[in-house]
Amino acid sequence: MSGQISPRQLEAFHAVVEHGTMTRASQQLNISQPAVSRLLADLAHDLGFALFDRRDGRLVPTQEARFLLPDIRRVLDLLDRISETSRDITQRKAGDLRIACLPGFAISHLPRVVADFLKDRPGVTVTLEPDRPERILEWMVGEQFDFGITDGFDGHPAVEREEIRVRTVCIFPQDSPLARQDVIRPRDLVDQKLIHTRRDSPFFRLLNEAFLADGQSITTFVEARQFTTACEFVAQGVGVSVVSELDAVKYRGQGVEYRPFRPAVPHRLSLVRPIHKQPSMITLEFMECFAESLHPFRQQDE
Amino acid sequence: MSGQISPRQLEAFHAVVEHGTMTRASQQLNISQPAVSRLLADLAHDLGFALFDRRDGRLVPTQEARFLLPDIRRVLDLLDRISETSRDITQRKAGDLRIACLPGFAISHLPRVVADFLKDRPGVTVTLEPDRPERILEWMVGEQFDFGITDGFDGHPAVEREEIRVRTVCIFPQDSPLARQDVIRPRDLVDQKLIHTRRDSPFFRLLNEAFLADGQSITTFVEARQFTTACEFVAQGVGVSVVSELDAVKYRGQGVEYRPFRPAVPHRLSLVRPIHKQPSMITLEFMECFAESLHPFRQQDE
DNA sequence: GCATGTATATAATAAAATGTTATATGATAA
DNA sequence: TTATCATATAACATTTTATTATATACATGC
Repeated sequence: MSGQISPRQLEAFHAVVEHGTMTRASQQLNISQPAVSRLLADLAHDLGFALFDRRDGRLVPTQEARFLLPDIRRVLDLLDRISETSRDITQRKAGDLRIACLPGFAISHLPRVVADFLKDRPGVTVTLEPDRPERILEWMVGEQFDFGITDGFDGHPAVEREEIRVRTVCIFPQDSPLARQDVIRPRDLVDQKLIHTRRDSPFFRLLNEAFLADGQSITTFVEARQFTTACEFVAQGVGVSVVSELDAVKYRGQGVEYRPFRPAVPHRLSLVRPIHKQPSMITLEFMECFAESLHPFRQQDE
Repeated sequence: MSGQISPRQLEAFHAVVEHGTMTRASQQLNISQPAVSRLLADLAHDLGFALFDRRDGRLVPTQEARFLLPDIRRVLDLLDRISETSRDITQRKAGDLRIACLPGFAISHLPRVVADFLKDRPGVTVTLEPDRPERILEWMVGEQFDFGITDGFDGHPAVEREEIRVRTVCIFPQDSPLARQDVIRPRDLVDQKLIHTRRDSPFFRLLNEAFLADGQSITTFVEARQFTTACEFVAQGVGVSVVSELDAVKYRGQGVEYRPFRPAVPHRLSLVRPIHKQPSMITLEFMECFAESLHPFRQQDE
């Protein structure tokens, strides 16, 4: 005997309530009838009152037993659920995934990848937090997120990163004469109004170098923090820009066309995560999945 | 190892989460440290993923583990609650008690008894359903209530009853000259306006016999179904009545006075319950408690 | 580097819980 | 009555959970 009620006893009790006889309950539990008999005897002894009345052959729970029944059902349900979700976790079907990313990603590439990822993982919940790179770094260091997507990242001892260089392209209004060229170089843009990222951003520095290498210099027309903003401007016919191909494809067909830009000025994305935090299996899997999704846009080294 | 996660493992897991180390968890669980170590190892194996990361000495649950934690807490809480309420039940402190009674009882004697009964039984819940005797009988036969209080009951094979004969008294307005007498007999009421129960009620028949025995006959003035209604009429100075002393005491001091009535016409109450339904301990205890509460009002056999 | 204290893991084994089979008891229906 | 069904009991095997004793890992201070 236990002295403490055991869930096994509750399980047996519940089965008998459901089936009306110990014999049938034992069949359902896949154990012998005496085993059920003992479990119930022990439970009744531990609880201190009778659990069943006989009633023309069937076992009917006493009022006291019925009083406990709802709680007992809840316990058994919960135990079932725990095994079930744990199985889902091992099959990477459940978990919680906290992602911090640049605002541009939250509205373009990422949602599609996340949606795809969630499709066959019904138990997984995702938090998506778009913010500036500085905040993303903070969150990684503070281990408040599992995974981050940022750019212009120099490294940090508490952060593990994988750098991915994404192709960039020159975008321009659909009807621009630039559409007649196969590739676009800085010198093709001298008469164009150029929309570019902030002058203190790493990407601007790279772009500037590319212009200098071609004997040109950038004349600022509009400064936009995000590539998506630049795309919007271009869609309005305001000017041209050099942006990640990721963003460009989203706007193609919305009044925007694009061509490769030479020399290559890759957008240096960083996939980051807290280095001291043991990554959950879901996190690892998502990171792989996300890196995979960027593959078609990767800058091939030349 | 179990192959199936056991609540014992969950308990150990929870204790370690709370205390940060296995050693302290083992102390809290009052078992040895190796026992905890194995429970956790088995649980991790059964679940299929790591439960903890080491982090400068402390054990910090992995993200997967944290994901399960809320459900685990709920299970353990529920198990606790089951043992707790079962303890309350054995100490007659919890349960559900369904009482059907005559409407008069629901507003006079019974509430006080129930309130007293509930005072030191915090977990007990009571349903009180007042209705006519016919319905009360139905409910007993249908086993929809645990306990009933009725009158004029002839017995029924599915109903167990205990008959209690309650003293009746003659009530009259405070300022009535009847107050000068020690006992009141039918002949004292010839000039009074008499309020009595329905002519087809068993109590009316008894009362009528008493009047006949005294050489009088009843002249109807007001017919009231319930004693309490009769009391209200008397309180308004409308007339006099013969009612259960139980009701009379409630109205004494509200403009009503009473004296013993002779010959004795007891009010024949029946405490009933479904004969086939195993009474819960709470029911038995309440029945005893209620019968006890009627003791001071019992008609002594003469 | 080494000793030291603390925390966890492992091994051998004991105790308790949970299962088995075989069989007795008790109630019900033919 | 007999046959049948459901449950209880007894003797015993297996599994789980605990124990003690001991080894290992790891950070800390010297």
